[in-house]
Amino acid sequence: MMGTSHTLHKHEKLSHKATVDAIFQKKGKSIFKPPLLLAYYKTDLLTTYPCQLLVSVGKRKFKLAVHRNRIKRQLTDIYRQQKHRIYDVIPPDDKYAIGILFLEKTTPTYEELEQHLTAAIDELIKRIR
RNA sequence: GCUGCAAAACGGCUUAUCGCUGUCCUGAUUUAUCGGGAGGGAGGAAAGUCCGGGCAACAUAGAGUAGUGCACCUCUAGAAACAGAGGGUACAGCGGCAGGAAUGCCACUGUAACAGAAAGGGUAGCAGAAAAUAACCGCCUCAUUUUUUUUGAGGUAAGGGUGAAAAAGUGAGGUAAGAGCUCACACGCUCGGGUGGUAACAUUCGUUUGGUACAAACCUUGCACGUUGUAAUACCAAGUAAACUAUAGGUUGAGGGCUACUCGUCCGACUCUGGCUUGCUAGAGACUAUAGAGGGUAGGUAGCGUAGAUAAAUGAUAAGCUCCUCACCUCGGUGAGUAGACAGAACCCGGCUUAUAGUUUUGCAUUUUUU
Repeated sequence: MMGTSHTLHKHEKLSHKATVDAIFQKKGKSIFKPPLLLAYYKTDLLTTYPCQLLVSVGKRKFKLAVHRNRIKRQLTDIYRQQKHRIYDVIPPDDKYAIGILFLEKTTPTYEELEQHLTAAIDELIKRIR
């Protein structure tokens, strides 16, 4: 079962422009856990995976690409280690697009990110059920 | 040894676990997915995009014009350049020397878009009479007036005042008063020569002449230059119509080339094509009617690399080692923190500029200690 794998395949990343717009503009719902905003949207996706992920750190919050890249990498890594919890919950026929935004201006530690993202994922699981 | 300056080099490493992105090999099958293995995977600036080149497309296009860039000299490397090194000139600053002073000379540092203002026009705020064909005050002559005064006509750029700048300085002659009006000596400019230097230039002699400043304003001179950038561009797929397919209709002869001429033959009337105009050639599209097919979105491959994608990989965690920082005492250990700065490739290469904790080496300078 691929859900138990800790790998993060290329097809698990969200790259479809219209879907990205849909998450953040109209139909998407969001969970706000202070530095993080987790938005999700139930839709059809051209993938065999239950979810596709988008991570974003605003250019206005962090001016340097180095800092943005680091936060995005850390968030992606945390999601990778916890995604099986979401996959277990989602019904077989449903697909979800997930977007994670980082909204603070100060550089976080790995522990803080892990704590908040875990809480957000818990909330998401609760809502899906 | 400390500190400062300049130049150059470096800009953590190892292991484990879990991951990411290309490449190669390989095993399954549902043929586009899942596995296995090997090996590669950010910088000195990857940044700014300030220059140059490769590469690509635009018609490999002539002439003219517009436009753009560069502008002291020599050498070096280079494909080339706003590259590097050394030098010259001008200006500014600090210091030293000479001098009563003005100022001159010397050394160092910095700055310079460093050809032309004697081709032309233009501009020069405020102040001032006047800012480039100078007359406000002053000085002088003449007329008016009895005289002083006043008024008028003229001469005068020596003096005053204004200003960033007021028309070649000093002395003598000269004059009604003055003036390069004349002369001498300095200054500068033009032209020509001598000496030194590869040269810019320096110095010197003769000659001509007297010119406010401004050219990163117009302009002039010399030299060079096509334009657009990888979001270029090519191919495939797709295609909403001025596109495609099928059928029917429609095909002129102004003019021109070849030629001594005729015959002949070829091009050919409109529109479009790399800033503008124009000559020439080349390329593209003729036109009309009817019918058919085609629909709401998906891109892919090449370009493209012994890192390399297309929401864009190069990461996370743990342990250790050194580097560094802090504390303690012994002057070398112990303990703690632990990689600490600037910063992340998107076509490639060279130069420049900017950011940068810390370490090492070399040179110079100052200061201290010892011999």
